[in-house]
Amino acid sequence: MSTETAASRRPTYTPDSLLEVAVSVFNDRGYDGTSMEDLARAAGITKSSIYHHVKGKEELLERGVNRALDALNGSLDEMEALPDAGELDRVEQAVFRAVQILVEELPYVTLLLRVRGNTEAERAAQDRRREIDRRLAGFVERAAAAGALRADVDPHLASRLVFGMVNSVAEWYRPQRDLAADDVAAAVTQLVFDGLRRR
Amino acid sequence: MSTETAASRRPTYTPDSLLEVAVSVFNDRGYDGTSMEDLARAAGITKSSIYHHVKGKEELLERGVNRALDALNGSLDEMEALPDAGELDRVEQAVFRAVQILVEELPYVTLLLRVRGNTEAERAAQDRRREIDRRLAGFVERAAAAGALRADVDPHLASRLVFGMVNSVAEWYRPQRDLAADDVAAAVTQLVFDGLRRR
DNA sequence: TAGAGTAAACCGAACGGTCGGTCGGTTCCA
DNA sequence: TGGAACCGACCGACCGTTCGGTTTACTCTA
Repeated sequence: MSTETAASRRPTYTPDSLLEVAVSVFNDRGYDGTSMEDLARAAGITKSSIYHHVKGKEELLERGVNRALDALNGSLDEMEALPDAGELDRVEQAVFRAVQILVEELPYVTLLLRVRGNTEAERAAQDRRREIDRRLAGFVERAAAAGALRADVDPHLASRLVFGMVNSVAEWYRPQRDLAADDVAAAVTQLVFDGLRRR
Repeated sequence: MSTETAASRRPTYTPDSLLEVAVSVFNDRGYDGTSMEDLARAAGITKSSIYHHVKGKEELLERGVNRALDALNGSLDEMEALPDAGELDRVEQAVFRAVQILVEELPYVTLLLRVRGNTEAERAAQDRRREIDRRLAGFVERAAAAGALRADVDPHLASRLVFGMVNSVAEWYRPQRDLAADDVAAAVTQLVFDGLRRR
């Protein structure tokens, strides 16, 4: 809007377009396994040019994970605005939306899910992620308290397992090759609520 | 058995006991994020002493992931020896056993699940893992072909999701703090086959 | 419209530091 | 006394980052 000139013909980098390249390489080789030289090669510019756009390697990680965290938090806000009546509906919505966002923001969520706690930025991301997990677990617990879920599985454990399944989609999903996001989201939701067994 | 002397009083390292320390640090900081100095500090010996026990950093990774792969392959062999009649039983067994092994060999399986493809050893591990995933998917497909599973979810997708849930246990399970392995395995199996919904 | 001026985008070379790994020993115990 | 276990010093390579400078695209002015 401001930095890029009117003609969009020029293939120059903005912090955001560089981020896209960087996150892709991070997901390929792992953050620690990626050198600035790797990033430069993938972007088609030199190592030093990267520093014209961002402060350093860690800023790229921070921007990447925050994009995922913001998207996830946003959808949780919507979910909490839902009427208090349908506690089971809310969990179903949460599962479905979680898959949708994971697919929509696949590279960024993938990066987030793999963060270790080696630097301050990574620990901050882990903290924000834990808060999200806590809010999701809250939905499951409220549904359990309302008697909408089976009683023989601990809600906290169930929440971990369900969103573990959701997050595992990031390990294999490829936009072109695989089903549409909503089809995967539907399959996950069906499996989570009604199981694999034939009825 | 052979390398360690009779008196077990001496806290000297064998390749295996060193591996245990190394894998723990790998899981903490990530393989690429772990320096030999980190390993030395955690083991209480110097960097150079590590090379008395193993050839290098990559051998530690290789030994670690192979321990997990061998355990998983072993249980798959048992599973394939089961009678051809109970196709649904076989899948149920596979899920249950997968959780058991994941917990039994937690650090090694965790390491395996996080392997990227940066070196030859890592790519070899990924190949062996993919073969395991293929065998597991085969069980699910056979059960689906036998009409034991719901027909509205693709068996291949179902397999990915189910074992995605299984593997996600490695992200949070801590032996002391959490339920016994069999209890987690039972919860996963129940969720996978009968779902979260109250009946 | 030629040309001066400007700022973004980019580059090559080099920095101090850390990496995985090697080497020539010393210690310790059977 | 011999070998297993270990150590301190060191190596070349590579790491993330910095620096001084060049190129490029565009605007302003005479």
